[in-house]
Amino acid sequence: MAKIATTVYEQIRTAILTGELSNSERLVEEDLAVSMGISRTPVREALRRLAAEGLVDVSPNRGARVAEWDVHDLREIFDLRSILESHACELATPRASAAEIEFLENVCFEMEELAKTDLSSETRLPALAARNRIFHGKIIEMSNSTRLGLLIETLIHVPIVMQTYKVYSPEALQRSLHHHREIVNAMKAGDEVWASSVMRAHVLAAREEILGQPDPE
Amino acid sequence: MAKIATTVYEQIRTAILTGELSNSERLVEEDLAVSMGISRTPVREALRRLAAEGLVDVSPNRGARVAEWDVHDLREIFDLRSILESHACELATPRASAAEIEFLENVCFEMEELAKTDLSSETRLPALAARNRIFHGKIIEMSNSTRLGLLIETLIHVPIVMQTYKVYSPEALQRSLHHHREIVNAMKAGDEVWASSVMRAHVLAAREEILGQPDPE
DNA sequence: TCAGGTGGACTTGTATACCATCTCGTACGA
DNA sequence: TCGTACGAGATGGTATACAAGTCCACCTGA
Repeated sequence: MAKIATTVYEQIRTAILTGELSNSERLVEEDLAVSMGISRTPVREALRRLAAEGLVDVSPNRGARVAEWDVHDLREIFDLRSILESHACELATPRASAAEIEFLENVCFEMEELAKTDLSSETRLPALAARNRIFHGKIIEMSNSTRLGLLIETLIHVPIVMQTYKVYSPEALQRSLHHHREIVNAMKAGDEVWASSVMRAHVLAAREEILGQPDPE
Repeated sequence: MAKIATTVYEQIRTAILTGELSNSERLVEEDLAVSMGISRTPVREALRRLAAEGLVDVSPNRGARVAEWDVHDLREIFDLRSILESHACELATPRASAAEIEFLENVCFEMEELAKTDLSSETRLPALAARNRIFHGKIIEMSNSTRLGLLIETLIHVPIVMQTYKVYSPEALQRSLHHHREIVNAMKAGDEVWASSVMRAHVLAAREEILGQPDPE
């Protein structure tokens, strides 16, 4: 049997990421357990893991709640992503094989084709978002730094970051796809400064698209 | 009573960090529980928390072991620290108050005095290491980015990183202290580029001091 | 009427018992 | 002699029972 705790973890996680569980909603161990037909023990373990990732807040003897994020949190996340993902580009560029470059080019092509189609956003946006994750994930994998990957992973799982494309204007989407192409071109040229600079711009542009102008503090 | 699980967590954690538990040593839940006179439940929770932080490795049905790190891991950690801590400097510089600058200068002074003394290393090195952590921690706190702090925290707890000064030569120690002074001076001057550059150099110098020349891969 | 205390319901934290699974050794057969 | 299969012992995972802490509402007394 696959570990129940892991299953529970994934269920709650996706429930949070899809917005099924609203912000700061209470997560009572007993309720979750009976609703899934299991005991509290695996639920506890799942909640602890989610707490370690920052997806839920737990107070001693007071239970767990869905964590909430404000604009300041999101700004922090995008800033850090811009630094870490551009570093991943820097590491990946000198290591990139021809096959890996080709893989990235394929993803670019698929996304460009998707962007041209006129499908309803219900099917187009998830497909774009999925390939976007593949693109970024591949570069992180190519960087060959497990810890860098782990750090970025802990930053990504905030809902709004996962669903970036939902709020993109057509122009922003085009710019994003051009960035992807440019990153691959820079990697093909073996220019890690170029590649990492584009990646940094890419993430920072996403930040502004989502958050608007920098908050005056 | 303070949560038993937390107590257990801290005990195991310090045991690992001080080297009391040797590398890849098995951590049997039952043994730990009876040796502390408690049940397995809080031990389990403590081990999961440590696993989430990367201090122990758990394999399904095979138990938990103290995690081990090789040179490549340490290189990754110092590289990431150099990036993240320099970013902390960049954020902290424009926010630094006069009181905070003075606090950092005090820490510098204390470390310089400690370095002059002839105390046995048993008392001098821990005192230096403690103040070093305070210095770096203060700058991270000043950066006002909780997530940045969390990311750095997850990188720090590898024993050898904690005990940096143990392997320092007198020259390296002097250079390290000079770096600290220079960082504070740069922050006082409000020059975040200068400050972050020194911090980056500071961490990378530590990397080379500890790991020697870059591995040829 | 309001302040403070008290009781109870609810929830988390801990202990224990039970079950599933893995590991490793031994014996049997090819 | 080597390989495989079976089984005993140990270990991790799950469920349930119980203890302890928190929060809220109600009640009492000034």
